[in-house]
Amino acid sequence: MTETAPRTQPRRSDTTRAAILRAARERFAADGYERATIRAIAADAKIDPSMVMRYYGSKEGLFAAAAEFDLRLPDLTAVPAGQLGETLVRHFLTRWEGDETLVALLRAASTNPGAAERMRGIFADQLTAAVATFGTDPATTARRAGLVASQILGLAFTRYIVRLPPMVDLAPEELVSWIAPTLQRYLTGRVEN
Amino acid sequence: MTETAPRTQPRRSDTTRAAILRAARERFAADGYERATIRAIAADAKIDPSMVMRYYGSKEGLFAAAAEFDLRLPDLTAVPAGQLGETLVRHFLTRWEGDETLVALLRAASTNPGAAERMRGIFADQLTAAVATFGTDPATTARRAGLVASQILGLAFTRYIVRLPPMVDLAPEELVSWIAPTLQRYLTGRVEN
DNA sequence: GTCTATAATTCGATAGAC
DNA sequence: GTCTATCGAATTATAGAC
Repeated sequence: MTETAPRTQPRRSDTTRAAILRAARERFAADGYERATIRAIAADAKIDPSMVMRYYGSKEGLFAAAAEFDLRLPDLTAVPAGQLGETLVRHFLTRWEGDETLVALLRAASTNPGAAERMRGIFADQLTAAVATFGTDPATTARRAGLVASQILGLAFTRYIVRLPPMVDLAPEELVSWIAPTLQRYLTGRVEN
Repeated sequence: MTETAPRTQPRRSDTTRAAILRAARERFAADGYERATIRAIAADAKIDPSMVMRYYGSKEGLFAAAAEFDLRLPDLTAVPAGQLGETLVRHFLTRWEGDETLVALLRAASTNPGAAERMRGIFADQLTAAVATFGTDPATTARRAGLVASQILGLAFTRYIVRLPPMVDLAPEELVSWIAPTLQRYLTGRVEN
């Protein structure tokens, strides 16, 4: 009975796996890596804790699967040179207002070395690659991407983790108009020194 | 034998308490709140774990004592208006390059509600108060302070927690020249919208 | 595939001798 | 003030029945 034909009905286990990942992302985002327990995640997903181990091997394995993240950066070569900063801030705000995976990653990166490593990879690879697409001096690409990451992650940290009142209260478009010029300068400004 | 005269010799307990706080700051900074155990802190301080409980009551109490933090912001009224951003970045960099308390607070704030509350207090009180000293519209003071905090904490997060290579490699004065204009605009730029 | 039962640690906190 | 001994709770992870 080894069925090789494509399957039309999803396996039960597929929906179970999806429910686990959903609950895991929620818990990791809300509580961080240590406080988010497999038991609590399983309870949220209405399944037995041992199923989590069966499907994902360990807590680390579960986190690795739940924290898969693609920034989905737009093609910056199609953006007018003067609107790069604005485009990026708006993209990030909409990207993570509706997806708590980045918040989960952000919280976990503070205490979990694996999560920090993944965060480094995401920004070093995806963001640096996007910055490299338009004509800046290759020697400064990594530095510019790092500076952009510092403001973008600082925005996320103060708005979603620490929840500084002024940063929580600002409307998305107000944040865009304040922060876009910062990114614009990091991306296209002249190198100092 | 209730001695009320001022004491010239410090109590033994004073040096013990200081050793505990030192070790606690190190562990909280390196591991975050959950992973830093009372047992490990006591071992670092070369004392018995029960002494930590005796002196600080609980792990929360120990953290509260270890994470006492003063930004020691300079008097901004004595700074030329055009050098506010530069002064602030340089101050923060030197302030926390030699004191791991802020890193401890930063890591703990991600998962510990009490630490997040303390971080809110520090930036809402100390930084907002400093921003209020020079003549900006009081209606925008909190917002400007929040934006400054977002870039300052983003710098700390990427440099000391996530350790993004480009942010780690930049020399302090290079960071100053890149980030100072950002803070300068948040502090003195016109309100958009 | 799903669950029960439990092993093996580890932690914060307490009681009490000295 | 300092230490030993330990409690009680919580965790990840495993073994195995159904």
